[in-house]
Amino acid sequence: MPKLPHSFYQNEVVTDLAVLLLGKQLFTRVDGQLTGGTIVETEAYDGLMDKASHAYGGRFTNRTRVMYEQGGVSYVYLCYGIHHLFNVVSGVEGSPQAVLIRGIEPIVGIDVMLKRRNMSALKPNVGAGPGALAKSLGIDMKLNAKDLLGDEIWIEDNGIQYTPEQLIAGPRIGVAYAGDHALLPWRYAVNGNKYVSKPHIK
DNA sequence: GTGCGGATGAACT
DNA sequence: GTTCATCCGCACT
Repeated sequence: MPKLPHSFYQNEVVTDLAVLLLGKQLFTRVDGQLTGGTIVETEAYDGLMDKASHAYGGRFTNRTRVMYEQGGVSYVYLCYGIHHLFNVVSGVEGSPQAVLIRGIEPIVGIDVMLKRRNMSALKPNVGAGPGALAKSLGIDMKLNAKDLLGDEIWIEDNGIQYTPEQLIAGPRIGVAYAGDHALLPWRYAVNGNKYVSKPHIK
């Protein structure tokens, strides 16, 4: 099960990387429990240029610092005071790009994920939605700024390959404040997969 | 130090 | 479709 190399994350076209991450498999080992799933939905955030990005205009704070690192580390932050959201930092050092993981199809440790969610049966909302999947995988601030080739959180390429026809793109979610940039079609998903979050594209 | 609001989700009507 | 839980990061004083 090969972990993706650092070179994969240093792709400077963050929208390309967001597409390439679809079909890759995200794993965590938290409290000794292995959980993971196939990535089926992502969003690209293009650092300096992107009004929806936390690092828009070069904003550099304790929170956004990790976005400026070389691609291949995690960026986790708390949203709405409740939900942890997991991003993959990409690009070269000094270029604050990131891909938000919005949906996974559970594969490993499903019983652990259900326990973390207080659920008794596998339903789409175990993996659909950025806050939901983070909770299922045990992701919180302790997993911020981690090397994605470490043994706490990592991504593997297990050979899943989608054709362009299976993928769909649309505007990003929850970024209305970004004005004209809210319309950019930088949300990508596997068309028809039930672990893609709502609202559905098209 | 203070105040505002958000890359959401779940439970409602 | 609407409401609300819940709290830190950030901008500004």
